[in-house]
Formats: sequence, C-alpha cells, structure tokens
Amino acid sequence: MASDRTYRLGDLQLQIMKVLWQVGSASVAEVHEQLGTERLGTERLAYTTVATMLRKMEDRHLVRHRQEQRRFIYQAAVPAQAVTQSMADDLVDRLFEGSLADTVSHLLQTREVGPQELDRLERMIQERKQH
Amino acid sequence: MASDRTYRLGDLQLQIMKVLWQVGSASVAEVHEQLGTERLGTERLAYTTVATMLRKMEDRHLVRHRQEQRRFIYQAAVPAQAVTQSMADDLVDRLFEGSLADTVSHLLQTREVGPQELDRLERMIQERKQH
DNA sequence: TTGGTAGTATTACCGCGGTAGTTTAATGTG
DNA sequence: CACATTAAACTACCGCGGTAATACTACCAA
Repeated sequence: MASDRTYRLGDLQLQIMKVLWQVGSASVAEVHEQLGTERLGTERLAYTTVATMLRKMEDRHLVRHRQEQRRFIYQAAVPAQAVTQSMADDLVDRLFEGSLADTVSHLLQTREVGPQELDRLERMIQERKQH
Repeated sequence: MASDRTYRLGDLQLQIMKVLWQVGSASVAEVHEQLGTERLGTERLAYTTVATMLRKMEDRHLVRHRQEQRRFIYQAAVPAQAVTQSMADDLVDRLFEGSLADTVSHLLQTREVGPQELDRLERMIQERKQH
C-alpha cells in the first residue's frame, strides 16, 4: 500500500470529499450545489470558496480534476475507506491510547443508544468472534 | 450545564490536558518535564513552547493558573469527560453522521481486535442492555 | 460584433495550532 | 554586591483550514 497517509480533514474538506465519493465526479458548480443542500444551518458558501478549497485539496492530493470544455471535473483521489479509517484511528489513538474497547465503552456510556442499536452491536461482535 | 462547548484540541493541547488531568496541577516546568517523557518519537519541546501554549490555552479557558512565588501553577479548567466526549461525538457526527453503530462497525472491521477485547465489548453491551 | 455569462486564476485575510527566540524581571548564590 | 539562574512576557513565524473578492478569459447570444 503505497501512500497510507494520515488524513485529518477539516469540516469543509470532509463534506466535499463526501460529495465526491457519492457522485463520483462533479464540476465545481455541482459540488457547490450539493453542499448548499447538505450544509444545513450554515450560510451558503460562495462559489469561489468551493473552487478555492478544491484547488487546495488537489495540491494535497485529496482530489484530482480533468477538464471538460471550460469546466473542471473533480473526483476523489483517495478512497473513503482510507480517510475514514485514518481519522477514526487517529482519534482512538489520541483520546483512548489506541484502545478500541475504551473507545466503545466511552461511546456507550455517553450517548443515547436504542435497543435495536444494541442488538445490532451485539450481532456485530458475535460475527467478529467467528472471524 | 452552563458551557458544554465543543472542543477540538490539537495534539499538543490534548497532551497538556492529559498531564494536568493526571497530576491535578503543575508548573510549566513540570508539564514540560512530563511531556518530555510522554512524547516518544518526537523532539523535546522548548520550555517556552509549553509556556506559550499554556498561555494560549488559558485564553481559551481550557486551563487556569494561580501564582506561587514566581511560578505559575496551572490546572485544567475543563473536565476530561467534557473534552473526550465532545471530541468523540464530533468525530462520530462528522464521519458517521452520528451513528454509534456505524462507528463501532467501522472500528471492528478495520482494526485488530483480540478475543479478550471482544469479550469485554460483549460484556459492556450486555450491561448496557439492562440499563 | 459586442456584451453578458460562466468559469478559472490570483490574491488576500483571519484564526489557530505549533514552535521558539529574545527580552525583562525576580531570585538565589558565591 | 555581582553574577547566574529561573521564570514570565513579548514577539515572531509557519502552515493550514476556511472564506471570499477581484481579475481575467473564453464562450454564447442578441
């Protein structure tokens, strides 16, 4: 695995990545559009904000683009899996010294958990047991 | 609960908080000392780096200090619980749209989990079931 | 052909985490 | 008392996420 880097994305960057992961590839306008519908509770971003961020993200090899006529079509350059895992691992390391059990324990104790969610968790663990 | 803010601490800040949570209160020199033994793999920080960061953290009400003779004695101004929960929740929200089950699922699938850890997880869920 | 429009490029600014050098002030020591 | 040590104050700088205005340019339509 060539570049299993450590990712630590900001809010906007992560939201942009999620859009790209979902739609595959999109123009700046399309990303901007998507963000507008997704970012509830926040002011609509300026078009150039999204464009600028995409360019910065390309510098850091998070996305790449091809050109179609005048438009840039962006797509993710790193898989969701890699980013999600990296960020999750990072937090587990930082907060719980790498202990998964401590992490889950904390989550269970501090969050509302419905019974059906508990069932699902239980099943996941069973499954994992007979790896 | 008056100020249940959202915390997003950087590496150094979190490490400093951990020291303070552990020892209760400490002078700059003591924090610096502790960090030196804790931060493996990293160059020893300058004394002033720690002092500066502590001052910045006090501005943001993460720590406070009292004076003893010439020295500043710092202590945490926010409980570990609040910070840990806030940061964990933040990640669950950002990466997994708030779903605890999705979070745990991801963690289980991407990390090494020993059998004793699985047992512990299982017990935790059982316990949580009879709330 | 010319003016609007759609896009990109350029530039700028703020806040903050992180890192540290330099300066100043107090205190201890020979 | 003079000098060294200790500690805080001040200043500075970098990178980066986030945000956006402005400038430039190609293209389309009346």
